[in-house]
Parts: sequence; structure tokens; C-alpha cells
Amino acid sequence: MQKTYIKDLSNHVGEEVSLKGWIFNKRSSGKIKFIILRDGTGLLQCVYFKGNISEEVFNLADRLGQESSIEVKGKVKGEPRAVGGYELDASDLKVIGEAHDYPITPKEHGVEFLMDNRHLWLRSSKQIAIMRIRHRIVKAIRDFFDDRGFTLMDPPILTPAACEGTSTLFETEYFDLGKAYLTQSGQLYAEAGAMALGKVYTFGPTFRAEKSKTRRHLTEFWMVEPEVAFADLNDDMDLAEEFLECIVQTILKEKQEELIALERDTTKLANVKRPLPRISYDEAVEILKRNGIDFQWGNDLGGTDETVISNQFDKPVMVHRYPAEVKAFYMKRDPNNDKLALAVDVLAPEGYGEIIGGSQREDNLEVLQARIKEQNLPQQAFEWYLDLRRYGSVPHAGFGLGLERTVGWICGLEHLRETIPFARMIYRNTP
RNA sequence: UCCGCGAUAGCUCAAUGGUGGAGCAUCCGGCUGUUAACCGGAGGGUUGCAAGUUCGAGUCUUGCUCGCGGAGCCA
Repeated sequence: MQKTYIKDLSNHVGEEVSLKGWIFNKRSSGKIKFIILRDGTGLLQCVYFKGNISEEVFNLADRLGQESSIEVKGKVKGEPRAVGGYELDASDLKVIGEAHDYPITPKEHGVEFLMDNRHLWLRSSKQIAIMRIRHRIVKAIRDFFDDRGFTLMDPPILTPAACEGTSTLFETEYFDLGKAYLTQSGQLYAEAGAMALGKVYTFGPTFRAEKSKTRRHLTEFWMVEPEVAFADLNDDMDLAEEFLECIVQTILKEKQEELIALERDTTKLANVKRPLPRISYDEAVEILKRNGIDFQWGNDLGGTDETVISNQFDKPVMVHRYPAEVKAFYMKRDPNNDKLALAVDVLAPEGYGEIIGGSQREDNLEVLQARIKEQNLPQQAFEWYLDLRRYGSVPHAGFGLGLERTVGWICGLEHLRETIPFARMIYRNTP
């Protein structure tokens, strides 16, 4: 008898097959029982008629609770009434692992309860769809850079000092060398990589100990950071828009089934094609003022400001040339206006906020040393970084894309906690 | 850190200051095409904790604990 998976049933119509999985739901009507089997690839209705199988097997189904693991055997047939369009005319049922009182019932639950049971919640249809889309986005990201001659270069996760100086970091004791910190960005190391390999990207977890309590924040999240030698801000924006187009169009093309399961309205995602609108910070401030927001030039854009700006466009918008004061020390100043940094943020539509932050980097040794001094950063810790400017400095640029915000936007989710298998937030580090 | 909101059965929620209920889940019974199946029955409670007001508190007051949303910070 052929062993198979639910997703492959179309190749087995009329055949006897066996499948293994978990009981997703069941219904009974006296002499007929329906077991909905879940095997990780889909759902399948298995039908047990009292006359067709032994009394023992027929009664077994009564005992088995939701999420019991089982093996079923039977004949595959097309059945428009059943979920997935196929049905199993079942002839056998074997128990692998019994389950009783599974906490997540096929009814509504609160988010807190579901997050306490995250290890089980992952079995639900929507969560499975999200994880599949996350996986495909990761693959699209890696393919995008790999296909364009980038080399993946993993930065350290334990670092001796703050990358950007401002954020609060997780701290740990590192043997006799004093304190070490969990990285908040691989960027500085990516710059070293770009000087070695030309085009590199880092892709890994990053950590922020900020006490953020919003739907847009996690303490542990994944970031992909390309860095390119001999590139300026325009090259950086060109790369970012091609990158976003590639990710979104790939998901639209290959993950329709999952997007439907999530009830995602994809009309706005379909708009994500080059060119993306590019506006300066000055223009962004104008937009805010036109919308009646009392915004002071020189401040960073807040969450609501970002939403107002992105609502003016039907695709992601790039905002460039921010006031240097609100941006990191390593960003290069605009040669035409010393108050501006050659930075770019990409704001996702539909209120999903900043998904990309990038810049051209300061490549002049003396200027960079002055910035480090201005911001009271420990210069000793940055000597290696300054070496990149001492030995063959070149213009270079890069950006960071937050994976979870991208997943949340593409999936149309309310909260970032569903975009990662086990979210780490200020008041949650379990399960 | 600041502002706002919340905590009642395993879960989701009701209950004018006056005998704490319903749906789902669980258990028992019924039904040969169910789609979060349905119908009948049963069990299930220190109303987050502590004090106060009151003849009487799930409900009003105060404090505490825990959580949620937002601000700041950022991807």
C-alpha cells in the first residue's frame, strides 16, 4: 500500500493509500464518522461507515481526542464537499499517540492564551500558512542576493560594544574580558566584509533590550543586511526597491494558497513594482504639515507620522536624507547640506511602518573619528572599524530589512508576535 | 519610564449593588453526508490578591500583582 501525503493525493485517486497525521477535527453521525486528518501538508476528510469496517475500529474513533496522532488507510476519491477536494473512504485506523483535552479547541481563543500555548498554536491553519510564507520570504531573500554575486557572511552575535551607541542591549559576562553584548546589527561587520568581498549580506538574529510594548517590536528579531563597496545612496535605493519587488512578487506568485488562508487582500501587494516613490525628508515634512500634523523639522518620524506618509502612496515609499542628528554616527553627510545624512528608510503601506533602514556610510577617516568623539562612543572599540577607512577606503552603502515586519506586512497580520515561531517580547520569553 | 484599558468555569464571554449564567471543550445518550455539524442530559467556580464602604460587593473605593494597547526607541 502506497504511503503518501495529503498534498499529493491528486496523483492517487482510486488507489488504496496510507497516511499518517493528527486528528484536526471529527464529527460523528451514528453510523458514519468523519475524521479530518492533518499531516502538515494539508487537511483530509476520512470517512468511516459502520458497515465497512470492524466494530472495534469504528468505536476507536470515539475515544480519540483532537490532535491524537493516527495512521489511516483507505481509497482516495474526488469529493467536492470535502475540504481540499479529496476524501478518503477509510478502511483502517491505527493509533500512534492518543491525545485528550487538547487546549486549543476549534473555537475562539484570546491572544494571551494562544501565546501561552504557542508550541501548539503553530499547528493551526493560519499559523502554518504564516510559517510557510516566512520560509519562502527567507528563501527569496537568499536567492536574491546569491543570484547577484553577494556572499553571505555571518557576523558575530556576541559583541564587545554597542554598534550604534544608542540602543539598550542585552548584557552578559564574557569570561575575563568583561561585558559582552548581544548584537543589535551586523552592519559594521558587514562593512568589513564588503571591503573584502565587494558585495556581502548578513542574515541572522539581532537583539534589542528596549522596553518597547507595541505590535511592531520584538526583543529578538531577524535582519538581513546587504553591504556594497563602491556604492552610493542612489545605488542603495536601487537595490532596495529591486529587492522588495522581488520578495513580494515571489510570494504573490508562489504562496497564493497561504495568502488565501490568511484572507489577505493582495491588491496592494500587487502594486509593489519598480520604481518605488522616493521623497526627501523635507518633502515628508511637507506632507505631514499638509495633513495638519504639527511636526518640527529635525525630529525623527514617529509611528503615526510614518502611517500618514505611507497612506499617500499605493506602494512602499522611500524617504531619504534625514536630519543627521537623529541618525547613526556612521552615516555619511550630504555633501550639498551638512545637516542631512545620506540615509533612507522604506515605509511599507497599510501602516506597517519602517521595514528598511539604510544609508551610505561615512568613508572619511577624520570625519568618522570626529563623529565617534561627538557621540561619546568608546573609540578604542571602533579602531578596527576605523581601519576600514585607513586602508583603501571606498564609498559604500547598505541597508537592513526587518524580516518579521516584512512577514507581518505581506501576511497582513495585526501583530509581529505571529510572524516568528517563538516570539521574544518584553513580558514573554516562553515557551 | 509615561498614558489608557483589562483580569468571572479548561477556553471565549454575560450577569441594574440583591440566588454567578451561556456557547465551546469534557463525560453520557441519539442521528448513514457532516463542514467551527446538530439534538437531549450531566459534571465543572476562593469572580487575580488584600483591605474598605454597605443589611448585602463579580459590580463601588483604595492598594498590590499580572497582562494588553499606545507613546518614547527602533527593524
